[in-house]
Amino acid sequence: MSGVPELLLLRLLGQREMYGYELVKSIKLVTSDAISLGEGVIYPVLHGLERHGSLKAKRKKVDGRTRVYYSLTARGKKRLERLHGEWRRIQTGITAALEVPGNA
Amino acid sequence: MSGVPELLLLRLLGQREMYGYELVKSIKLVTSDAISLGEGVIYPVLHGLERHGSLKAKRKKVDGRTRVYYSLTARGKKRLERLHGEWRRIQTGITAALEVPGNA
DNA sequence: TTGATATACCTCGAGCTACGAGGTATAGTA
DNA sequence: TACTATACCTCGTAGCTCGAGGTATATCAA
Repeated sequence: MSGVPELLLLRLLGQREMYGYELVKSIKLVTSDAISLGEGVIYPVLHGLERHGSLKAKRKKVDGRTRVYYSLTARGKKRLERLHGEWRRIQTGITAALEVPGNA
Repeated sequence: MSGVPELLLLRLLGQREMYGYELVKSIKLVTSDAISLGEGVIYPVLHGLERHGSLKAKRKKVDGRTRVYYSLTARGKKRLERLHGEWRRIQTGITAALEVPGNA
């Protein structure tokens, strides 16, 4: 049913490369605080996606701190499209169920 | 993040009382096959909601088979509203994240 | 200098959901 | 007789999610 964190990460990284800590803040921002995923969620998912070949990582040194920038691979793009479609399907289904006659 | 099965069950039972097996078929129907929850999901959730006081059960004998009809309690109505609101929040957040400029 | 806050990475373990597989029993139909 | 549909149920696993905790550097205030 889930896989929302993965979808959001792939989506954001489909726009531009970003690093983990940035993604954590970004998700809160774009969703207007509706969705808040901690580092304990983000990093493992990021690593999984990289292992799976959906992301590629690149280490950069900035101001003495190391950042790991991620970007989408071709495989990641495909995965994003698949998950996006799946989300639309589920979302449509639930909306339909929620909007049947019944009460308000 | 989830709780979708619970939401759907509460929603359907908010319209009229139904029994487990019927709910399984109903969910596939209302969501146009987008969401298909097996009995292994439905029954445990139903039992949990009853234990929690959100549903009340009533056994009926029909054609020699026993059906357990469930209906919403006041507590269940409140829970439905809460979950419904939560779903809207999440759904809005994800939609926003998915529709930022970026690519198509 | 010390301490707090922000940045930036990470892992572990527990909790919960969700699911398929399997089990029982009756009724109807081929 | 056997298969399908109805109707209930439970169990174990697998997966996701999450909070808590751990390391390290930079910055700013007390």
